[in-house]
Amino acid sequence: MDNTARIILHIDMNSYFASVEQQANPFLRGKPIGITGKNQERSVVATASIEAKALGVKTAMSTWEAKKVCPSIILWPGDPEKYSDIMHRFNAIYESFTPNVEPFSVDESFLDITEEAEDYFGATCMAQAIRSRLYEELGEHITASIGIAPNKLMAKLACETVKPNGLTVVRPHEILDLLDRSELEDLCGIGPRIKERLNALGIANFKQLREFPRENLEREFHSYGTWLHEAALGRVASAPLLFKEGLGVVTSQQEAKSYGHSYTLPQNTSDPRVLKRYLFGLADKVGWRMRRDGVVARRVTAFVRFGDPSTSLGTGFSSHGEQRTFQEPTADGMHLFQIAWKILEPISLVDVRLVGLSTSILSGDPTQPSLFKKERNMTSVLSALDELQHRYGSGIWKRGATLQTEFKSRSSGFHFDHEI
DNA sequence: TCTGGGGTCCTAGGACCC
DNA sequence: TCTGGGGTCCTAGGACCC
Repeated sequence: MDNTARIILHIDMNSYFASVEQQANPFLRGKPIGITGKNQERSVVATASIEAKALGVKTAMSTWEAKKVCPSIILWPGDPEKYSDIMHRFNAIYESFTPNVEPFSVDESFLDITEEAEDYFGATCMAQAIRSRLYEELGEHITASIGIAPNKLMAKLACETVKPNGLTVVRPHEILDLLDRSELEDLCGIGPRIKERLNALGIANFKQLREFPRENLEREFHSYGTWLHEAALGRVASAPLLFKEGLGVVTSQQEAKSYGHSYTLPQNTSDPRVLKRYLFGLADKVGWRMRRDGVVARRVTAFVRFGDPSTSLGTGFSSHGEQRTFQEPTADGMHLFQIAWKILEPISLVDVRLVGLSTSILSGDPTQPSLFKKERNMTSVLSALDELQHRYGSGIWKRGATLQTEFKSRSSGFHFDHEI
């Protein structure tokens, strides 16, 4: 199939996290709500309901600011596992229409319906049918916006113009018009920094971007300049960043390239014991997900964010992170923690706000039993705990060392406060 | 009293090997 | 004895997405 003749759907759930909670809880329906992280006082609004958006609440606004803008807002802690489960349900619905489904994020997917729809009229009918199925199977409060265009980038941009709960079609000859009605930063791939640098070159819209000499763009942005030039023409033949495969959708299951968790502490701390405890908890969560997926890692990155009110000057928190690469891959929370702590320990851990850990350079776990008896026993304990976690959900067990209790140093098995 | 938490990809310099 | 180039790995940092 010729790439220029494709028909791509981009489906984006409206105020997704908030809609899921409103569907599940009638009390929240019709009200301004904001889905947040765990420590609400130090969190941001991950998703605002349609009602909250109407009252001025924006995504990524701090909860403090959201309450100021909208005193009646109901802040509600998010449940990422639930949102991920429901994502699988709506992707299953899409797959009943076409096998060519590419999940893009927890609430967005691309569908290539070139074969199934035949033309844009057929595509519009299919989009309506998909929305009916979503309504039937997920409920009336979880709605979607749909953009239809000849490639993924333009389908996504088209979708942005009809939020919430809209449907729009952009045919090949309408692409330049769509771009010229859009702002630079509406395009997926142009963020605040790129926009700023384009503005500095005298480029304020897509018409100017299109007419700017390609070589000059490439001198400034390297390969990204090529992409910007193509994007301004409505083409994405060789996109370096988000649309690596160009125009078509990628149906093969994308394997994760990294696993990470981070946590903003309830209060800033300079106490290494507190940081160790949280870091160990994060390492266990990461390790569990890796073992669940049957992968091991050869790199660990550990990072902290500092509270530093005196140096931030309103421009953000400073942070520090380092990585270590090693030869023996692992998915054991204890190992991950030990490596991460070796990274963080030498740093001056004063007034720390957030601690985080991630793993990368992943490969399949050969699941060969260890030669060493002690390690082999530990593997079987981990397997048993993993089985518990799989059956009863994350959080069913925790290491004694991660609990804030005076007995922690006596908990058997893990001599946490001693040499590691 | 004030910014979460999960990811992806690209660039560039240094070390090291052939 | 001097010097070049290619390839890979490692680390740090920056930009983007939701």
